[in-house]
Parts: sequence; structure tokens; C-alpha cells
Amino acid sequence: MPHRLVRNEWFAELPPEVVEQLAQRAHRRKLADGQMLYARGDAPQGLYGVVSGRVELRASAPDGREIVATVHEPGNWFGEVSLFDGAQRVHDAFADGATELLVIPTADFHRWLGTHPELYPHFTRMLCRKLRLALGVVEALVFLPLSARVAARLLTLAEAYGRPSEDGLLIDRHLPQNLLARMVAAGRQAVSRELKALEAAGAIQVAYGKVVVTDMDRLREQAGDALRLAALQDIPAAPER
Amino acid sequence: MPHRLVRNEWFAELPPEVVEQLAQRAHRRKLADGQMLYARGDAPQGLYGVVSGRVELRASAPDGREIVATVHEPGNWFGEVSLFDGAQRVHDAFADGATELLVIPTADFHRWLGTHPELYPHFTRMLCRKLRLALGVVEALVFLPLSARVAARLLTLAEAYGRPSEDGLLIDRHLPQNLLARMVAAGRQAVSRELKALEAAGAIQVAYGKVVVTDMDRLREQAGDALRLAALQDIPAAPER
DNA sequence: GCCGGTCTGTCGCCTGCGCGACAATCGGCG
DNA sequence: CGCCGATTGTCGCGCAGGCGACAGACCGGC
Repeated sequence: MPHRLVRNEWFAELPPEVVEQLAQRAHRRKLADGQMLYARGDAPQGLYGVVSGRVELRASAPDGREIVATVHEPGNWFGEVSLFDGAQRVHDAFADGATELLVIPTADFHRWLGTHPELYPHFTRMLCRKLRLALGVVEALVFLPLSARVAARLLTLAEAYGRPSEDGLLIDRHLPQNLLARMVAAGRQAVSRELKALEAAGAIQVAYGKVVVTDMDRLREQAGDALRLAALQDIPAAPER
Repeated sequence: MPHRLVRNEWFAELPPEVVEQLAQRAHRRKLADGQMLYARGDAPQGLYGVVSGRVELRASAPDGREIVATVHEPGNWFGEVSLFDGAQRVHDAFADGATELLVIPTADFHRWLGTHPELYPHFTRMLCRKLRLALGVVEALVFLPLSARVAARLLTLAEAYGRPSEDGLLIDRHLPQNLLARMVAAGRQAVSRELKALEAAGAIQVAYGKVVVTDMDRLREQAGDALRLAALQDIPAAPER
């Protein structure tokens, strides 16, 4: 069963033989829609790989506000940070939809990694990518107006979920404006306004719980400087040297 | 000469024997005050260790606005990210004051690391710490008002530069409000106001280019939720389990 | 084909903060 | 000891964006 996973483009973040080995020492875990996997402050249990469904990592303020830091799709690994430094989890993790995970317990992971040090580079690269992403987010928050952040996020989403349709590139997932808003750390109403603006500019088309990108270039225009930041995010698959 | 460095509390981020080895294959480089070491987008040259002086890593928007992402002190290493993933530098790096660096060229570093894989954990932990820091910054920007960010930053600075004086804990470095402002991604005037507020609250005392913390607890109060974030940043020195 | 929960569009108020503009201090250096 | 650049205090305008409040549109399930 793991073999199917490995063969797909899934888990492409790590080389196939690594995934293979990880999968071998993993057990499965199923989560119901909305179920919490862990909370900020929890001790790390292990490394997770998403098989199906989705996992949202969120940060929340005590007053209830919250943002969606990342959404992990099938094929993504997450949870390495706490794994490598042994410290508490930074985010809250929730299943979005019925979700199945691979779980590699901390101890197993380290035993295995200890005997296969040649695999370290893959994980350092993983950490680097996440670090770059986080730095990009910081810059975006500080330098970019909401309009650009929204446009940029739509570009990312289009890349991840884009499916050609009659009107253009459909972002093929349930995407209420509320979610989009929490992804760009903004209020729902403001995002609604920006979407209207993008629609007026002819870049997208807004529907109920959906967005269709009708003109990628126009959207890129609106994203403006955000691209300069995003550009740094596409890490080379090349080795570290 | 490296030996002196190693013996000090300097470079405590990595274990002494690692520092020793790094220092052996490093050469020195001197920078004048304000001199640029590298710019965003540059290809990585190597890993840097600060011997004396300081290095500021900055992010800047095309319109000229800029923030100070990190200030590296003697004993800090930086530049690993580009080193591990081989991609471009994310920040601009400038010397603050006459500065001396250890430089370990990329190729040397990897050759050495290749033959000493047991050292990987130290570097992964380093990356993890920086990632956690970055995530904390994101949360602070999104959730905390300027007042809390300023207070929190002063706490950090007090920890790093604090020197007991008659009025309290003097932050013993040149600290114009302008710099502080760019550290918390805010405008100079706004920071000035917050400092006044903290002074009125009895937490600090403001002078020309200096700040004295007169009441740490009061300052912590003002930082409020920021502590919850910062709390996650003190990574255990313990091994990764 | 109807109903209740979900999602969107919009108006309006209000606050935090950026930013320009000065005037007043400070302090190192000649 | 005086000058000049660096730094600070303060006022005020302007605006992006948070947030409450609805009203209306949508849709999946029964």
C-alpha cells in the first residue's frame, strides 16, 4: 500500500527511497473532519505525512483570532521542527476533511536517521525551505498591502489546485473567503473587497466558495512585489552544493 | 587565535569541538562600518561567524522601506540557509561597526560536513531555532499591537546587552529609536510614543540613544502575550532525543 | 422543492499606525 | 566652547483595514 503512495508524485519532497523507508516504519492514523491532531505546546509525538485529506496548521491568539499558517496536502511531511529540536509544537493542527496520516514516532525516526546519516541533507533542505517560506511571510506582512497578498495567495493556490475549466483555471477546492482571509491574516470583509477588485480588473472570477483565475498574468500584475518574495521560495531540487 | 574565541562563551551555539574545527578551516574577513557583506539574491559564498563587531541582516522593499531582521553578535553563526539549500540569499547583510568575520567557504564546509555526519544534528537544531524565531515574528506581527512588540523587543535586548547600572538594567549599546523601530517593523514616531508610555508606566527610562530597564516585571507585563510566543523560542540545549 | 446552515456583498464606524513637519536636545569633534 | 549632524518629542493628517451588522444568495440534504 505504501508503494502506491511512493510511486505517485506524492511525497516528492523527499526522494522515493527515503519515502519508502519512512513509510515502512510508519503506522497509519485516521482523523475525522475537524479533529485536532495536536495543539501548540504539546510535546512532539513524531513526524507526519499526509496520505489523504488535509491538515491545517493554525496559530491563534488568546482572544480567538486565528490565522492559517499552512495547509498540508497529501504528499507533504510536517512536524519535523519539533522532532529535530525536541521542543513543543508551535501550531495547532487540525484535520480538514477525513484525513489519513503516516506517523513515524520520534524514537523510530531518530534511530533510523542515526543509521542513515546520508539522509540528513534532505531534511536540512526541508527545514531551509520552510524557513524561507516563513521569512517570505514576514516580508509580505510588513511590506505588502492586502491586495498584493491576496493576489499572491491566489497564485499559489492556483498552482496547487489549478484545474483547467471553461472560464480559466479553476481553483479546485472549497475556498470560502473566510479561509482565504485567515490565510493572508486579514478580515473576511476586506478580502471580499479585494476579490471584487481583482474581478473588476479581469484577473479572476468569484463564485460561491470558489475562485476561477481567468487571467494569470493580470493576477501576477496585481501581486506585484509579492513575486519578488515568492521567487525566493522556489528552492532548487538540486543538491546542496 | 581561534582558540581564544572558542574558549569564550562565544560561539556557544555550537559545541566547542565543532567550533574548533570550523575555525580551523575558516579564513578571516574584515568589514568596515556599514560595508555590505552580501545582498539579497546573491549566490551563497559560505558560512559566517561573527568574531567582533556586528552584522545586521535587513529586508527592504523596493520603495526604500526596510526592516532589521536580525543582528548577529560576536559568537553567532549565520548564512547556513543558503549554504544548505544552495539558493540565493534572502537578506541584505551589512556590518554595523568595524567587524571581523570567520568565513567558511561553501565547498569546504560541505566537504567537512560530509566526513562528519555526526555534526548534522547541531545544524538542524540551528535551523529549527531560526524557524521558530521566524514563526514567532509572524505571530507577533499579526496578533500583537505595537506596544507589546516594543516591550518584548526591549526584553530581548535587555537580555542580550543588559548591564547593571545605578538606575536599573542598562541596555549597553547604541540604540536609537529609529533602529528599534525597524526591528519591530514600525515607524520611528510610533516607537517614540510607545517608549514614552513605557516610561510613564515606570518600566523603563529613556535617554539619548539609550534605554534603561528599571523594572523588568513591569516590562514583562506590557509585553503581555508576546511572552507566550517568546516562550517557545528558548529551545532546550538538550539533544534531540 | 423547501429549510437551515453556509457564504457573499456592502455600509459604516473606529482605531492603529504610517508619515511629514518642526522644534528642541544632545554630544562628539574641531 | 561652539557647530553640526544625529536623535528625540509632538502634533496632525490620512488611510488601510478590523469588525459589527445585515440582507441576500446559495446549496445540500431530507
